[in-house]
Amino acid sequence: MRKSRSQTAETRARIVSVASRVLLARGLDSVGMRDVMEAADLTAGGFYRHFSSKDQLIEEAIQDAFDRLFAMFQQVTLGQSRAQSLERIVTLYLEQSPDKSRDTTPYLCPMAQLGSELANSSPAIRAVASGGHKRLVALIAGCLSDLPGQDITVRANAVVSLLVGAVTTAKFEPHPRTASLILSRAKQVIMDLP
Amino acid sequence: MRKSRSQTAETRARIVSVASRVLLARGLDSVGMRDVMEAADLTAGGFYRHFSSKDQLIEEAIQDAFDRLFAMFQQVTLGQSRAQSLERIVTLYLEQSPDKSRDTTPYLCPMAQLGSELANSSPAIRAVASGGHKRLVALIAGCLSDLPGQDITVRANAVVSLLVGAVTTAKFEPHPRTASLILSRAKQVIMDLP
DNA sequence: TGTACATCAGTGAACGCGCGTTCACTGATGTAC
DNA sequence: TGTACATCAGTGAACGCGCGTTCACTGATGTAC
Repeated sequence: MRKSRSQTAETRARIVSVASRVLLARGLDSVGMRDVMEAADLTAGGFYRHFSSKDQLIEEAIQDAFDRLFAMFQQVTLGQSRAQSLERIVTLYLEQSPDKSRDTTPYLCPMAQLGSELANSSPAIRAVASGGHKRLVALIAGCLSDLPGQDITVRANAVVSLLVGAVTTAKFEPHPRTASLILSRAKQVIMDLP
Repeated sequence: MRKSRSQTAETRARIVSVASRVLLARGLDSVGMRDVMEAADLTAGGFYRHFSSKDQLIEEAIQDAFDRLFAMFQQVTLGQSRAQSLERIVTLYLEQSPDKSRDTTPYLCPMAQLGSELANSSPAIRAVASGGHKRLVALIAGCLSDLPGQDITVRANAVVSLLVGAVTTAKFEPHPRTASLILSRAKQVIMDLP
């Protein structure tokens, strides 16, 4: 049953990629190793040939999700002005939505999807989340114009909080119309910021 | 062992109150029935004399947390102007912080503390969360001034998202200085909103 | 008001279940000569 | 280059554990006469 080096690497990457989608869409505690491995067309036992624990997988899955998120941002802002970039990033961020049945979800932000679960996780996981947060603040800051008396970092920080909070609250809202109002109002206020 | 009517009612209320603090501070999945009952000086089996399931307890615990949160807001805004009320509500909200060792936490917002876990919960739980969200938006809206061309509801919605997002992201941030910067920047932007 | 009985709040052991993880095993891949 | 052996990716059953929930039991409280 032994696989070649390249197949082994491909399998490992596939587990991380699948885990990233499933864990973000359904939550860290609700998803078991068997779920992840099955979704990657493997059986439970094989997991520990690649990772030392579930926590290590979560760590890499979250990093992977951030990387996919920022790749989307880069793709969508290529050759755009700062104002246009901000508008596209905000729109894309607010459109993230997990597909719980199939694993089709292209991108999800760990902060918005896992929010509260991150705070109760291991230091390594929190460090990855913190890194992603910092990266998003920096990306947003680069899109803001330099106004006198208006610190860019302060506004960038608030924009990220607003984005995370809007997606978080829209996610539990039972009424779809209300949920999408939360998102559109967040966008409206961000685009009107001084 | 049977208890009097009033003692029974007191026990039930104590379970909800204790559960509200423990569940919000440590997360819905991380806290077991034994944890809750032990914290209420009871043993596991007695739980089902008062509630039909863990989900029902969670539902009431979240409602209780919202009620405590709004009681704090009312207390702190008594006789204040709208602008002063907004400042106090925002400050109080951003200062919420779970005490994971003891159950001393006076108030915690379910949206910020449980965020992502709410989305994967039962419809009844999501309905309670949605009600709390609506209530907070209305409270904030009442503190905003009526500017031309600036819809109050839009701004109130964004303020709530900003508050929830700021507390959510500050919670997983490993570096305390960074965490408190996230909170103070959120406050700064809210108070400067048009 | 006093007595006899039914009720039921709370106990603590037990149940079944799914979890993360381990392990003996298989057989294709990698390595050494 | 061909052969013999060691390695190890992946399987699937099994492990121990803690979970939510159930249950027989106890004894004080509530009810009926």
